[in-house]
Amino acid sequence: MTSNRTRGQKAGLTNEAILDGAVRLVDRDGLAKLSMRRLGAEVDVEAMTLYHYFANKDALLDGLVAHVFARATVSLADEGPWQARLAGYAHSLRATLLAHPGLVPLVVSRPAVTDATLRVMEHGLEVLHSAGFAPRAALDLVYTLNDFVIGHVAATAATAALTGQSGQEQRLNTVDAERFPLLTEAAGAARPDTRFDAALDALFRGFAPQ
Amino acid sequence: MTSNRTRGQKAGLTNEAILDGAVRLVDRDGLAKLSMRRLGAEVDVEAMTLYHYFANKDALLDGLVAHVFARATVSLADEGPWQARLAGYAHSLRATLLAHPGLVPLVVSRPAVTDATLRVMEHGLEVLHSAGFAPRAALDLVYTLNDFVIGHVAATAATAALTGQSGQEQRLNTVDAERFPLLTEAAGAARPDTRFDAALDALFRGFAPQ
DNA sequence: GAGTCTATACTTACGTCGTATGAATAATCA
DNA sequence: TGATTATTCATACGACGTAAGTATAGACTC
Repeated sequence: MTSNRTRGQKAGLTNEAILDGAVRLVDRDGLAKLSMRRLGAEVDVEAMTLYHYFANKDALLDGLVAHVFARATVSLADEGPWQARLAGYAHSLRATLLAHPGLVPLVVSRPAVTDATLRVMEHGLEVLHSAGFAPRAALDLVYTLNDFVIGHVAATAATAALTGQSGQEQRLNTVDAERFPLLTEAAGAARPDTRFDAALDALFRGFAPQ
Repeated sequence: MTSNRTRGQKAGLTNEAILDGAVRLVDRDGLAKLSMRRLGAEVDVEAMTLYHYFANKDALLDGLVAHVFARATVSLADEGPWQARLAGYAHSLRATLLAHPGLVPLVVSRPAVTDATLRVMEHGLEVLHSAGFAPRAALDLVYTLNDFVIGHVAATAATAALTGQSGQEQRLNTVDAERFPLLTEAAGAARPDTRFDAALDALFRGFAPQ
């Protein structure tokens, strides 16, 4: 099982390669199985070797969050109405996170204030500025949009992890129709796949200037 | 340090008492320090004794989430405009979660579909139903409201845990004004304590019928 | 009372974790 | 070449979750 590379010899290892391995491992086995030893095995190296690239496991996890965000880098479209541009950003953020549901608990518990996230926020503010938003309203919207996407993804990923299924709706189909009539009715009428967009639309409508 | 109670003797221990101890421990030392051994010490019992009350640590954590939600007198006011009633719910949910920031990572990664949460959702739907909302729009709003509060709290708790401070704004005050001019300007003009309410207002405006 | 049962609590032990420490080798540079 | 540095590995320690088994207190029978 162990590698037969000798000491000191380069494995061609990089931070990126390690983080890629971590993503693979988490996607396959879940966050709980992400140990230094297992990650070492994943990238064909002993556990302690990883400490040459990351100060400790926490730093590695921070790197992992940044790594995922960096991939997402997150396309704010260059033109179009501001609603569509922000919606595109929200969708790409959502897609990035849901592509690796196992990482969601990490992402939501670590404030990723990296250069990349700041750049995206600044870009979002530009979009809103040129659409006539006041600075404060613009920042409020950007924050709210982020918070909503984070919460939405967390809830989705959490229920998905538990049911092995994809929707939140599964749970609602089993509720007692007598005790929760409105819930039952609404669950029947709902199209959960459009809920994210409905929420975005409402948010934008509510935040629109004037 | 160890207790000198003898075997078999009752400690007057209950699930509730254990969960209370867990909340205390997490509030004091953080979620990472919540181990079965430490929790045992907190309630003056050996670690293995806890397994008489909870099947395993995961079950205990689930119980912990339910415990916190149960305390949360998350109640919707009985009268007033629907916006105010839902805002009250959002505020009480937020306050409950932020009262124990260490538990937030747990709460956001475990879907709490308990009887209590379903009841609150049903109640929210009633409020919206009598305000003229269609079933689907009502469910969309309830979900969106929950997701936003969760995300907001997660982001707040995460940054608070990292900085030891209370606001997200701390981070923004140190950004490079040349590279992020709008961010800097908006951070100066922002009143972060009103952001939550601003977001709620926008959400309600955007979701309002017609 | 004596004897039995069961809920409660503890002891010991195993495998896994993060990581401190230090040694070994390959790559690089003087 | 020889010295330095960058990488990798081996060993070890304390903390973790918990399986397995043991001991005691109180309650119930007769």
